[in-house]
Amino acid sequence: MMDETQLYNALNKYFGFTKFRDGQLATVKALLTGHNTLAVLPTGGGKSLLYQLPAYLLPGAVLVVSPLISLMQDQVDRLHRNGEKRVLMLSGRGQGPAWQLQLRRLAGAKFIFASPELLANPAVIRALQAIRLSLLTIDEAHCISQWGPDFRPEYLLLKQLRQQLDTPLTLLLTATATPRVRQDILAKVGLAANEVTVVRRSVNRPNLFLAVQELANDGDKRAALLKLVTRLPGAGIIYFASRRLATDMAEWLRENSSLKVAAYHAGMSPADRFRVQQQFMDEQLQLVCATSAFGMGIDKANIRFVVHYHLPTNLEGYVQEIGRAGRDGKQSVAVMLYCPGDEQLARQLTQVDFPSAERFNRVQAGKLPVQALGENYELFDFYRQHHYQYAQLKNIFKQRRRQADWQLRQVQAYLTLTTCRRRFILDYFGESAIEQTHCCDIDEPTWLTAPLLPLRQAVEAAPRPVHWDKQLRNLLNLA
DNA sequence: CGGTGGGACGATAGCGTCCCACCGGTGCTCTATT
Repeated sequence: MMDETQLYNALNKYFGFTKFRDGQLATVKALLTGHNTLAVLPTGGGKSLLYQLPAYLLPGAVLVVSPLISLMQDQVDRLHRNGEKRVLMLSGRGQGPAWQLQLRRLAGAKFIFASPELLANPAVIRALQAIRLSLLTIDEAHCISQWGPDFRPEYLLLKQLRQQLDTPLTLLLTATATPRVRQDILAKVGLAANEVTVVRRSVNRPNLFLAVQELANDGDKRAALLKLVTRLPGAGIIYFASRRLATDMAEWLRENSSLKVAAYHAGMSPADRFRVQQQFMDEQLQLVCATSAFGMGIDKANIRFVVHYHLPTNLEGYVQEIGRAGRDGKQSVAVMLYCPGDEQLARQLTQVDFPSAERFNRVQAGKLPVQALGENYELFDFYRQHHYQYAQLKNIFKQRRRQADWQLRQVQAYLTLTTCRRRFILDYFGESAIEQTHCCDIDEPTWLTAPLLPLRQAVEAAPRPVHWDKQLRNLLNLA
């Protein structure tokens, strides 16, 4: 085992840093002494170093499992920029002969990136069995617990994969996980609690002010949103639970303010999505009206506020979404807008995934086609292919329904709190309360009128709205 | 799942009832042919 001095030397040699950030040293030490590790560390805390430094100090390759191609691409680019050439990204875009070539190149790779879906491919598994693997890293590990059972079932095969790869040393990375989710991640990877070292830092973001505004109806909610985004300075994200509304509201905000606004959701072309993300990063856009598709991998330091126009379906997701504000450590705000009836949409979204027992029985009896199980019948097919019986399946779906229901009730409880919101969230994540200033609207109800943040108008020289038609008419000398 | 909006129909003038279609988020894959 190397001592700390050697670790600092390695840190300097491979990354040019002289200090570890909070949680990094503990994680790397645990791994290098052969302990499987679950690292729950805030985003922006330098998570890639947690597998990259061990990769350089261990003999074999590191396999990184990632939920999004864009995240993998990002990591690959960074490694390349750092001068590392032994990087291989296995992705479905390789075709025919290129595939075989990629698999043959595995032996020369230090860093291998792949999606869970690809890692379910027998040819890929065989190729991985043939090389020396020193570390299995699962990035955004909460996806195993949440996306896996919901719509990406191949996540549930990672447990099997780990066995097939002869149980390599394993690193699980995530930014937010409740005690329940942490337990579930381990169970789904097939690790017992005593086989894992947990390195965990608080999810609390002291510079993030928490607020809820209850409005009587949708018109009032729009007005409240407009007031918020024209007052709060800097860049912001507004989350919606529907693509159509995200698009419509982006247009409405453009018409009713001088702000630069764009929509973002998974129904847009990859090119448009990329462009919006880039423009937001480059300060060419002030607001993004987005669905939950926007966020993972967005590493913009100076987002000043996150507004939820609709309820999130659970607080895990909420904390991740608001955690995108204030990465630079400066005062930022998270506001949830609510009007009666809003919980309907959230409830519907969670329930489509998990058909009721009654519906299930009708499908089983052949009275309804498999497709009647919803958009999600692919999930159903997956379970069937993996020899699950109807009874087991019904049970899995029933449990997930109950869990989703409970999670939404916690969101509703958060909305209607009369006690500190931060305390509620920290309690949800299994942490104890923290006393701090600029905490939430319960302690500081005047936050918007006695502003917590400088007003947008005071910060930005208000750009005049451009009326192209008028300018054009002037130019052409038309009346 | 469960709510909403529109069209058809019926019975007898201004409208009630029923039914059906539609909607609502997150992403991977290498499927085939022109």
